[in-house]
Amino acid sequence: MFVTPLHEYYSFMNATITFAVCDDHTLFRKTLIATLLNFKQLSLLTEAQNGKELIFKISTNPPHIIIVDIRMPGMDGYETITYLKQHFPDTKIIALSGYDNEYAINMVLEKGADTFISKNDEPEDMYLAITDVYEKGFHINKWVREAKRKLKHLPKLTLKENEIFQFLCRDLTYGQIAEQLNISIKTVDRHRDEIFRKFNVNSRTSLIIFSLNNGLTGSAL
Amino acid sequence: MFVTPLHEYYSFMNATITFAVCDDHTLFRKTLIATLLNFKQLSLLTEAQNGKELIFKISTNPPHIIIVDIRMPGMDGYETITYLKQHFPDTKIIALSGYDNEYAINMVLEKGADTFISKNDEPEDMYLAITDVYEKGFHINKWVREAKRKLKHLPKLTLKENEIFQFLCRDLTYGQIAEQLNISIKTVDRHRDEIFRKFNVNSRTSLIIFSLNNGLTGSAL
DNA sequence: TATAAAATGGGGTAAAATCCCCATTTGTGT
DNA sequence: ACACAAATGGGGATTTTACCCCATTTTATA
Repeated sequence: MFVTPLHEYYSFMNATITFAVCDDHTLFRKTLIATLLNFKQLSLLTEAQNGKELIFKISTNPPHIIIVDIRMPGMDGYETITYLKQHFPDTKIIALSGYDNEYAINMVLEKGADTFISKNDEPEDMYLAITDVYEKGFHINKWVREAKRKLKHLPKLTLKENEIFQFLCRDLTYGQIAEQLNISIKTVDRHRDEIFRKFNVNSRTSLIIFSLNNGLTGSAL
Repeated sequence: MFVTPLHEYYSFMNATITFAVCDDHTLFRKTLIATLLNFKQLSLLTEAQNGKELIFKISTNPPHIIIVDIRMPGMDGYETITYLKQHFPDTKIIALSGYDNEYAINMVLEKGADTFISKNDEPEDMYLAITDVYEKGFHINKWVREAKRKLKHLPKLTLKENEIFQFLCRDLTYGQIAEQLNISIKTVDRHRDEIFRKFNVNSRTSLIIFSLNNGLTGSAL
């Protein structure tokens, strides 16, 4: 009688997991990679400074896992993850950020990240996320659990509100925003009112502070 | 005739350099430390998440070198460096930040940092800064050179302007700022006018964006 | 197709911000 | 005593923001 050898059932246990790291901070990226490579199971395929560079480098040979920072100049994490999920549905994505609040985490999960790791986590947490996502296809940690729990209480911006929110975080008057979007100032004002209500702020100043401190815009303004 | 052995002249070459790392992002801090410890000459004395924790930990036994991140919750890099220079004048300080612009770099150098390393630099750059600062007492790199070159062209805020600038970056009306400082709204407005001129902005919105993007406030607002 | 949610925008008001003008006082250094 | 920067603040104007009211049209979706 023929018995399938154990190592075929559990082949992933000894398999090499290939990964890529996308983060603009070289010092962080290189030290993270060096640490991860101490785990013999892991193999670095690519590193990149932003989304554009990453997509170009992995196009012909995507890795199993991609670690993507949210805040990057040029193409930020939100855009990058959206693109990756559409063009490389089999590649697992670990979103990484120093902004570990429910807003940012929910946003990346919505864009298609398979899990989230904070820059406040331990290196072992990152390793666990990698192996977990590779072996099981998902990884639930405190961040993901908390974000999902709070999801129903979180304000949800409509499409137009989100568009105007981005403009509100830049240096434009309502008149200029209205001009850009070819709508009335009154409409901009009406949406602004709703955005203020949802984020519980009462001045543009505090909206911008809130946005920048919570990583709601992946790139600098 | 007695000849002093070379190793006494160059004793620092084999000496152990003790260092501390102060950065709130655990993942970055630990991977950086792991990388630095690969340089056998270096020895970790302490790690901390913010200025307060650092000062407490090194009080009885300061290291040769302290690497301090600018942006930290609680006691930020600016405050920490100011304190360290006053209480541990012999300890060399390497300021570290993701904000590698002339404003932030000049600010930390003014507070007393002995050199500056960007999170966009290579790990080797950090190693070079450490050995340089230890052996020569200073370290000139492209950041420090550029910052000094641009120094004369940079706007310089007066004491009061700087105080009001901090308030402008928070969620307060001019009336509230005036109340806090026990001065007239008109005075606040007058200083604001000068601050706008110096930083070349024309709205509070762009002032806040400018400040947050350039790391001019070491802690979140 | 009924219904709800989203997007549009007009009217009006009060507060806040922006930008000038100007003068006086206070402090620092020569 | 003099010069000069820094800090103070009044007067006055326009623009922008903030916050209500209201109604219509468009879009999604059950």
